Amino acid sequence: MNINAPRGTADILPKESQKWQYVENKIKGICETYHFDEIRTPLFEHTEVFARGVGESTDIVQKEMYTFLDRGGRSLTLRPEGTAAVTRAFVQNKLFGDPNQPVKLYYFMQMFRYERPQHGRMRQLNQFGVEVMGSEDPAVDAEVIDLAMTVYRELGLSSLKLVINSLGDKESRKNYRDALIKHFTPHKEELCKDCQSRLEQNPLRILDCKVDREHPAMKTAPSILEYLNDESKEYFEQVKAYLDVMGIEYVVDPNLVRGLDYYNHTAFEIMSEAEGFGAITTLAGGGRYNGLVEQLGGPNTPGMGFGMGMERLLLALEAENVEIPLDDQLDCYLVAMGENVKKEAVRIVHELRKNGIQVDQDYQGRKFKAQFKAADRYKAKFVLVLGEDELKNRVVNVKNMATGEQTEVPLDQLVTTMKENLLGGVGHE
RNA sequence: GCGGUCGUGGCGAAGUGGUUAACGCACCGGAUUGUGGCUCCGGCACUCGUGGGUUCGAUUCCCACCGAUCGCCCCA
Repeated sequence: MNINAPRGTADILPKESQKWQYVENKIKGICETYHFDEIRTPLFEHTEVFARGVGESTDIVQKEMYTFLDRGGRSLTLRPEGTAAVTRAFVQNKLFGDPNQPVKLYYFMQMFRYERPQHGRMRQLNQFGVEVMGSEDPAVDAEVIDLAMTVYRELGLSSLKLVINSLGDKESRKNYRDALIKHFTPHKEELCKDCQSRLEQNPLRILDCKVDREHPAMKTAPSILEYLNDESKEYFEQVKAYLDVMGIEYVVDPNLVRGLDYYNHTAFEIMSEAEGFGAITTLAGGGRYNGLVEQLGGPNTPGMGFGMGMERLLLALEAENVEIPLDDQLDCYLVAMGENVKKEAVRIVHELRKNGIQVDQDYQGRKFKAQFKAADRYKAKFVLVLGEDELKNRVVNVKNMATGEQTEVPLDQLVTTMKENLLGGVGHE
C-alpha cells in the first residue's frame, strides 16, 4: 500500500501555508486595485473544453492531461490550464451579455499536468491568472502585463525579464506559417525529431527549439515581425507604446511563440533572472486569444490574459531572499497547574477568545516548567498563570514575557486588562 | 518519456557483509515540589524507502519498484 502523496503533488504545511496566504492576499489586493473580480470554475471539465480550447497539437493535450471516464462514461479532464476553463464559463454563463464590458476576471486555481516532476514543476500546481474578455483595446494588453509585473514588483522581486512578441492576426499568422514551412522544408532531415513533426503541426514552435538553436537555418529564418500585416503591426506598436508610458521595460523576442494554439497578437512571458533558480525560469506567460470564445461556442469576443505559477513565484521569492513578514506570535498562553483548575482554565480561554484575544493552553499534560517552555516556543506575549492559589483568590498571574514583569489580575478584569495590554503591541524577546 | 545522482530517528548527518546502528539539533523528564531563553544529567530508531535475490548472516552486494533531485523535452 502506498500511502504517500502521489508523485508530483505536495502538502503545504502550516509554515509554508502562511507564506501562501501572505502572497495570495497581496495579489488579491492588487487585483482589486485593477478592478478585477474573482472567478472559480470546476476542477474538471469535459475533455473537449481543453482539447478544442487549448489545441490538439499542443503538448498539454497530447501528453499531459489527466483524463478519465466517469461512471457515466463521460470523458473528463482535470483542468490543465485556466484560460480554456474560464472561457467556457464565460460562454456558458453568457457573461458576454453583461453590461460591464470588458469582463475582468482573476483566479487562483489548481492545475494538473502529467509531467516528470522537477524543481518548480509539479503535477498539481497552483496558478494565479487573469482574463479580460470583450475588449480589443491594446491598452488592455498593456494593463494585463502591467498587472503581472506589478504583482512581482510589489512582492519584492527585481531580477525579472519581460519578453513580448506579436503573433499577429489570423491572416498574418497564416502567411508566416507558410513562410516558415517553405524555409525549413529543405532542412527537414537536419532538424531534431520533434521539429520534424512540428514542421507540419505547428512550425512556429520550431523557433522555440533548444536542440536546433544553433542550426544555420534558425538564424536565417524569417521573423514573424516581417509578416505582420499593417493592422497587426499597428496593434503591436500601440501595446508597446502603452507599456512605455507606464515605464515598463521589455524585450521584443520574435521567437517567443508560446505553447498553446489559441494565442494571437500579443504574447508575453516573464522570466526570473535570479541566481540559483535552476533550469526553470518562466514565472508567468500569457497573451491575447481573440478566437477562443467563438471556438468554444460563444460570440466573437476578444480575450487577453495570463497564468502565473504560484510555486515558482514562491521559489523566486526564495531565490531573491525576499523576507515574507510572518505573524508567528501568540497573544497569550495559559499555564494551568493543579487538579481543580482545569475547568476554570477552559472557561477563561473560551472567555478570552470570545473577546477576540488569541490564546492557547497545554493539552499534553506537561509539567509547569514545560508549559512555560511551550509558551516561549509559541512566542507568547503574555503567560497567564492559573494555579490553586489564584483560583482560590479569583485572580490570574499575568506575566509579560518580554519584560518579565508580573501582575495579579482579578478574574473579572482579565478581559479588559488583556485587551489593554495587547493594544500596546508588546513584542516578544 | 529519456539520462545522471540519491533514499539511515521529527530534522541534519556518520557507518559496517556479522554480536547493543555514532554524533548534532529538536523533543520529553530531572537538577530548580509554581515561572521561559543559559548549564548539567538522563530518556528517545525491535531498525536503515518498498519488495525480491545472493549469503550461514545484509542497513551494507545484486535486481525490480516507489520516491526525491538535477539535466533533456515542454512549460507555470
